[in-house]
Amino acid sequence: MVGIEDVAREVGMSASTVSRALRDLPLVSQQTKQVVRAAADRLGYVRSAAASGLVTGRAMAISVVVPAVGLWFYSQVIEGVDTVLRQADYDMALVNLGGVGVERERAFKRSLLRHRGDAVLALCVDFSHEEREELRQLGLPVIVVGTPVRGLRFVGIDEVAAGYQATQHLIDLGHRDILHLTGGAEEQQGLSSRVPQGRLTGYEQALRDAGIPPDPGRVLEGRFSMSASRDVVDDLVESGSPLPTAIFAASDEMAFGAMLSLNHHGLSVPDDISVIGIDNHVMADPFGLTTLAQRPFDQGVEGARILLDELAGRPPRKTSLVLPVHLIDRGSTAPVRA
Amino acid sequence: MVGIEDVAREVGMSASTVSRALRDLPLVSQQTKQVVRAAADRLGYVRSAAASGLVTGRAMAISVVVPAVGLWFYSQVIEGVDTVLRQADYDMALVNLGGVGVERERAFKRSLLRHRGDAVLALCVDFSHEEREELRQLGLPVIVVGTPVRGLRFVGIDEVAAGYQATQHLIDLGHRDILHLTGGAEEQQGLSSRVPQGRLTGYEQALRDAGIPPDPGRVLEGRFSMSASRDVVDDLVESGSPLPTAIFAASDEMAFGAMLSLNHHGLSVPDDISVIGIDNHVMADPFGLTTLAQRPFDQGVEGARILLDELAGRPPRKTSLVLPVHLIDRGSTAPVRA
DNA sequence: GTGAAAGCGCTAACAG
DNA sequence: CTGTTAGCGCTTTCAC
Repeated sequence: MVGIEDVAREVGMSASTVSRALRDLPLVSQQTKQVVRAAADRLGYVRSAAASGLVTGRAMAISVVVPAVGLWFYSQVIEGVDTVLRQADYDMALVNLGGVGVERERAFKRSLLRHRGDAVLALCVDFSHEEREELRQLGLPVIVVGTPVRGLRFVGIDEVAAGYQATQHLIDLGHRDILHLTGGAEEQQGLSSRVPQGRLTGYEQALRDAGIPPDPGRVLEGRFSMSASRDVVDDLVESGSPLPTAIFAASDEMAFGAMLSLNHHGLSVPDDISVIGIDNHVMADPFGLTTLAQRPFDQGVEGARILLDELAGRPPRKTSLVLPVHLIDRGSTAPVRA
Repeated sequence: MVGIEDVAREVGMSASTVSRALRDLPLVSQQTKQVVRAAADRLGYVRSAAASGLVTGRAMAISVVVPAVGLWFYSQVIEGVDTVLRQADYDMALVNLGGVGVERERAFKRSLLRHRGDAVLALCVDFSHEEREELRQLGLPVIVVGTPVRGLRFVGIDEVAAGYQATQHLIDLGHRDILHLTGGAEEQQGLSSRVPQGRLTGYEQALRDAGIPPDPGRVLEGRFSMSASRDVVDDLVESGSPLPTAIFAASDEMAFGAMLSLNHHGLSVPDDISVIGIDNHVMADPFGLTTLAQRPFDQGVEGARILLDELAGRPPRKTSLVLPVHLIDRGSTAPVRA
């Protein structure tokens, strides 16, 4: 292992100077910096994160806590976070929560409390009271991306407004019998249930504002999953009961499931039934799905920026950041048939 | 911050004893261990990764290098890796490569060379000669998951055999005009091109073995993307030229794109055209796609185990690990029509 | 079984 | 502008 002393010896200077030169601090002559950097490169010197972290008290990394990396939304946020971190030369410690229970607890303590990161960016995680308290004690800046969490700042969209707008789009097209595919059972995975709840609330409000009494029977659980959604729509269609003229899915993946089911049963989208989702998933385009687009990548970018700003000593942002959504019409919705 | 000294003071013992007790080393009485642990919990003590890492020389973390987290395959591998790491109480440093060029270089140096992890698990990354050399110098155990890389151990499937088997399945059903959707242009992203190449090779061999001369015109680039695949199949269908009776897509996502295109043009799968993919993507089930299933989760598990074994001082595995694939028939392939 | 002392590789405060 | 001196929080000899 080549340490800072080796570099210092190579250039005939002290370790402090090398340290300063390598970090591009002022108070060091340009020439020295060049010489030092050249020597460091030549010797293949790399600063030990442990050693510098120990003395500075900064890990130069951010802990990103995810319920599961496999979901599209999360991976997008991570990409956004990564972009910002890379620019700032920060690393990323990924903490996969993996459900509730003992495992979750261990995962939580693992990286977070071990000071693997100087700040925490949590994705749609609903921290328990205890966890929140531990975080507070650690004094790490925390931000939640994707869902409001009581007592913590967040970056995300206005879920209620999104649900409202999507539903309103269908109402504007003349639909009055609108099925809603919701999430549900999120708490069981330690996820926040406020996302599906918000979208559902928006859906109901839009209906009421249009003079349409919400029908609980028109709300089905798609569990944020494509297969589950396909299954519930399958059941509905096969039951022979009257079908809605439109479906508002709380996520694109659920909308895909619905579309597959409808197609499979020979029903045309949007001629027979209109479908709208929320997200603008990569596959929304090939599916031709009309959706209320949000940008998880940007949410990750903003969340990371807020954290880094705070770490850089700039005045911390106290409020949450609500990002806009916009409708992308890809033709899966149409005026209701006469 | 509560340090080891605080715990020591609390129990009236030395820091050394506390350190030993907390790590469950022998040479410490059971009673002491219990007392120490209780005190540590009470005070909310957590070991500083930086400090212990500095002295032991181990980061107690693994660096996972991915080209991009957003792809289904990668996220699955990461989940698998995470499971193993969690059990071993290791953390994960995620290194997103993000294309080629300067950015990639920086990302590479960032965590890897900074000793953020004690070993490196790389996903489908084709390291440059230089990078490989730097890794070697660092002396970190390295393993590649998902693709063979010259000079490094890997965990994955036999790509050629998989391509062969998928194609053979179609041949067995009587198909002779089989289109192949391949990847391509991976090098540009710093990805390995050996995955699509291997599958293509297997495809061609199967054809030849069946006495069917491979037709280069029957190989289209789907770029491992659903939309790109939909587009090329759209073009093919709309060109009016004779259609194949079957499609073998080198990934499920490409197969989805093909299915959407065919459906969109009123062609039935499998009545008009059979489709088979490789992966067993989460959406293969709702799509009803027949596929050659691989288990990226298991690949992650195995890769992580190999690394941890080596770190634990067990004899390192020198050879690559080739995992099996198996056919899952969901009805998207059928005998060719007379 | 347990404690005292030394030091991991680096940075920060203070001299010069 | 550069060097010297301490020490970050922990683990690890080496004593006892």
